[in-house]
Amino acid sequence: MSAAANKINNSSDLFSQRQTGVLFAEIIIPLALPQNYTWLIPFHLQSSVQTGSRVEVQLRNKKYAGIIKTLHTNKPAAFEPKEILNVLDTEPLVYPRQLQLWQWVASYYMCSEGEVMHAAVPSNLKLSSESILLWNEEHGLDFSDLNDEEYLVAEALELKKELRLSEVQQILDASHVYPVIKKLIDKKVCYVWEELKDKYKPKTETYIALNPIYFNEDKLADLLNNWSKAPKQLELMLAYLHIIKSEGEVTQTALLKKANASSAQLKGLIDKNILIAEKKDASRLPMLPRNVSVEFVLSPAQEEALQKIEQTFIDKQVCLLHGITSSGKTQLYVKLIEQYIKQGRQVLYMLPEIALTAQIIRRLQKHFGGNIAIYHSKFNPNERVEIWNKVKHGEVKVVLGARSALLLPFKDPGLIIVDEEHDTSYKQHDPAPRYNARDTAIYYASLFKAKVLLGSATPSMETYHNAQNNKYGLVELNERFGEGKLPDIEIVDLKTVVTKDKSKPMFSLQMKTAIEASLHEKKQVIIFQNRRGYTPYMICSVCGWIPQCQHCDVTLTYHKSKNKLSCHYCGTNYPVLQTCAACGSHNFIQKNFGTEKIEEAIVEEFPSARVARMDYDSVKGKHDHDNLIKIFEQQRLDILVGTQMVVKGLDFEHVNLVGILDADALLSFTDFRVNERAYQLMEQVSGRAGRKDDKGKVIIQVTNTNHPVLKFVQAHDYKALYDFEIDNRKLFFYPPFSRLIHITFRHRETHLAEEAANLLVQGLPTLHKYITGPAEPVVNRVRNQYLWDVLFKLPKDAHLINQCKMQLQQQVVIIQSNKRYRSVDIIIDVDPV
DNA sequence: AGCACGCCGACT
DNA sequence: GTCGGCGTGCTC
Repeated sequence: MSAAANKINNSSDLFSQRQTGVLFAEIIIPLALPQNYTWLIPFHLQSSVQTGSRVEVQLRNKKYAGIIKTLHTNKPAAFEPKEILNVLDTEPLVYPRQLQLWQWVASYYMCSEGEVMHAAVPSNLKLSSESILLWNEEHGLDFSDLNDEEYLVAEALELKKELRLSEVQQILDASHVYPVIKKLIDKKVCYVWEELKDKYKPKTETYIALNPIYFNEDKLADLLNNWSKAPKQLELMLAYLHIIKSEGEVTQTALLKKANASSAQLKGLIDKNILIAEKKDASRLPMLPRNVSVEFVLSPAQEEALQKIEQTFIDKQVCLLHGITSSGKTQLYVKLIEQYIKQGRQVLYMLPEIALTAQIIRRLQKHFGGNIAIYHSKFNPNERVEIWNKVKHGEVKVVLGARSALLLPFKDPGLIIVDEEHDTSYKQHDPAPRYNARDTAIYYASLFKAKVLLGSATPSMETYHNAQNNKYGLVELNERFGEGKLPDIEIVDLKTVVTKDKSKPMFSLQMKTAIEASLHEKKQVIIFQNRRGYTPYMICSVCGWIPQCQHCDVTLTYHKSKNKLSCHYCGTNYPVLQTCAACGSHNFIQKNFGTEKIEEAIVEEFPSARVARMDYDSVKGKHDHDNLIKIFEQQRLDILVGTQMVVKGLDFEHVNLVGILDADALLSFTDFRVNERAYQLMEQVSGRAGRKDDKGKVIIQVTNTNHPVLKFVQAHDYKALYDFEIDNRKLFFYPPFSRLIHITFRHRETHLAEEAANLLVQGLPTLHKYITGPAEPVVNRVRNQYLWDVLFKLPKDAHLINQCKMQLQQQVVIIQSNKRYRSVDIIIDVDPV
């Protein structure tokens, strides 16, 4: 939509109203307000307002930069709108499509549009006001009625005429600033002024240019040949000429560095008017040439997949690319992105985690140079504003980013790639908007008639379901790129392994032999165990009592390094128990094993191997994870023991063995989500084994050897898993697939939060109530004892619940409660769009 | 988000 | 008696 059309939606009507001076705006304020509020546009600002522009408004006694959602002429009946104070933008900050997206996200994920705005707009563009105290000249110099503290502030005010809040805090040592200010206002010593501040500061850089009179070559040669002055200045001149030739422009920093000179020496030349210094706005984003070069050749399998995707996009909006690990999905993406750039459209490439963007960007910059930018929430605010503007103006063609990149003001996106679409990090949990970026991307794309490519080696069930039912296209890529083959998967029956104390064995003979073989070949090994800590649970040998968390009813895990019992659900630590709380005996047995214990056992069993552990406990620091991966990549480690964390990050070249020590912990017959997750984990971990010349091997140790999911993993057969799950769900009258949204009720009293949640559930149509078994322990208690007895028998109540009911035509899937946070979450199952 | 209001326990 | 904690409600 053009700016002009955007400005006046209903032109003749609005135009005449502008003449008579009655124009209103519905404005989005970046707060969690119950709805958008309406302000009056005063006559003198009417020619400059546009939907999507920021305006300065006052709410209560603070000023905010809000965004105009709509302009209209309907005077609100219930209240007298205030006037907007100012228009902050000459061109809109977002396009109407973004406003449409915000509205959808707000209604779909039950939050305010302001909260969506808050998540979308870089903080530097949101500006909120700072209070400034102004000296009241009429008060005079009589301070006799003031106490000591008030006197101090009043004196400073009289002197400086105005004070910032932060300055007052310095005068009064922070703790009780507000009461003093309030008194001063009451006594009419000062009054308060709110000032909106624009926090975005363009970065300036000094550029050096040659005085135009030396553009003539003779004159320049003359100047240089007859150089009798300082040799350093000559060096500077030569450096200048060198840089201008190779780069086209010269910054002061680059010049000084090249000539190894000081700014004083440069100033000499500037004073002589040979060189000219000039300050210009500079971009914080590194400038790269903006050409596109995609020269590699796809394998026949990739080529076929690419063509299938293109065909799918002819009549379908969304396509799932189900490609096994190392099948070269990224290369396909690159080819597709190239096509869309050539059409002049933008592309968004989403990854589930910020850490992954840094690894992929290098590969993409090779092909797309300055057309591509990274964006995620950890960027500093000024950089975010710059990318925001470049995306808005279409200067940036490709954005690589985490979920927040979806909220950028794209002008004309043609393609959104959601890589690793099954990854649950796409779902934002806290704070609002609790959106799933994958699902939101599908809606967003529909606004632009853009295409969505979902890529994964282990798709989520709901995406696969949509592909099976022809809602999405499905393209499969079953070949590893190059010479690589999928690893063989061997399943070892743990029942055949005998141990002295009848506890679960850690390593079977097969596992030990394979590890030795890998070490011998100088290859690397990954050992996977989905349990951190030392001992997953302690049990009293006399009465069978198991220590549990006071808050969560969850079994406590023993951590040897901390020498603490720890709850993995809420994180509380407890001292190690010596005495059984039930029978008073002192004999505890340690059951099972976690990563900590495995690491210890490996050091003992393979003393020559270099071992490290990667789990939540060992990689606490910001860069620990990256460092560990780097060390492992460089083969400075032989064996890596880890939890599911080892699936993240890029490929390891030299791993040829993956061991899954206790697959039983992953498998279930009744809980669908668990099986889906188990398949994903095992498939992804397996994918780490083997590369080009080396097929690689996976050993899965398990007691429950006839669990169907194991067979599917062994055959790398995702379709079989899907069919199995579909049948399973029919058996339990569970809806085939769900997309989840999250509502949290919090209250000091847990039961009140639960009641609120229950009332909401009750408001939903009976046919759509489905409650299933999630993994969280407390849920089982809630589900079994509370839910069925109480939930559906509560007395009806409340217009609030009805309001929610109107908003939701959705289905309840899980109710979980958590004592520690005294909250109840309802996760609601919806089928969007 | 802020900020005012009101309720309840702790204390000069 | 009041000070200050927190829960609740309201903002165009």
